[in-house]
Amino acid sequence: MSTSELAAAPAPVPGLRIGQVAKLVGTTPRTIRYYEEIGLLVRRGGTAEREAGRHRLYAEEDVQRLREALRLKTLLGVSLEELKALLEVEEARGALRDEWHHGNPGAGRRHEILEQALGHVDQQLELLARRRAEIARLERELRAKQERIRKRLAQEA
Amino acid sequence: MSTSELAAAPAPVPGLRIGQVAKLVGTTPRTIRYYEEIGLLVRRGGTAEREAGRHRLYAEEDVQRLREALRLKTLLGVSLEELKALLEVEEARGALRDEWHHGNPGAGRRHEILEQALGHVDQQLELLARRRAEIARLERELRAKQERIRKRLAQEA
DNA sequence: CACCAACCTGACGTTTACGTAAGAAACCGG
DNA sequence: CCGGTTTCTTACGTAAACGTCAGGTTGGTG
Repeated sequence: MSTSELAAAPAPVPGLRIGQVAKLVGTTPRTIRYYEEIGLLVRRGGTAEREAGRHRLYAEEDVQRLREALRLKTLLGVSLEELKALLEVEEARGALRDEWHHGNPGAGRRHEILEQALGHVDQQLELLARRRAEIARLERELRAKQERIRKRLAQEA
Repeated sequence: MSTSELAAAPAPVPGLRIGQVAKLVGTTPRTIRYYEEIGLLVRRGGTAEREAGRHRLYAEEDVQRLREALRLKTLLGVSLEELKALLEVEEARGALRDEWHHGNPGAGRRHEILEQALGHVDQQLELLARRRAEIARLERELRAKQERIRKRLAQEA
């Protein structure tokens, strides 16, 4: 199952090394290794699972995942542990997709996993919405403050 | 200048102690003391500056300031050091107001400080706006994801 | 093939943001 | 004045999230 992909993508050469990835996403190699260490990122090493000692290799897809992760982290202000939980949902979706494309999905199970994924996404959206509302409120307050200062300045001149 | 306030507020009895304040804002006494320790909060102790050993006393105003601070911290995801910088702007505004109400503002200086305060508020607003935009974008992406899952589910039935 | 930068694997160090514990002093109700 | 709670100061402890250093390996280049 590794020699033929039956009319899929032409294997986009996973040529990025950890230093490059770090620069691309604006972090450090150490951080990436750390994330891998705590199980936040899946161990990568090219197509296969990498044998100890070899350089880690990443595909564009991996870079994108990492970017997403970092964004979630800073935007939601969650700990790496919580972030891990959030990402595991994504992983589940990924696993599902694999199961999906690779043949027999298992009718009932398919529905179940979809429902679950939907629930988690909903949950994430709720979190985001709440945070956005709080930010908006704070923004309004700041704008009011800004207005007051402006009026004072106008009265000055 | 302490016995008469010339027709000001009737001194709203600053009766809150640290434990009460902590509960009100949803944190712990230790945290409040720590914030004070690193110079993030001004030392309070009633009307005067408190002599060592006495219990700290806070007014409603202080509680409000602390709430603001905590909100800024979690919403902007800044470090306490950065938060301190943000709050020092507020302090400057407070100092200005004191100068203002207590008599001779100093015409030119007034303008200068106002301009500066305005600049800082603008800066904070920019920060918030940027963050809100990022959150909005992430939210859109998640919503798209949600849609995709929903469609899959619909195709199922 | 020789080289040198980039990477690897431990392992220990560091910073931030508090938690926790101890002994003493302050506050409040009776 | 007295006892029980709350707070004070000081100091050490800690979890999270990496930074940094050492000694060895890998991998692309001339």
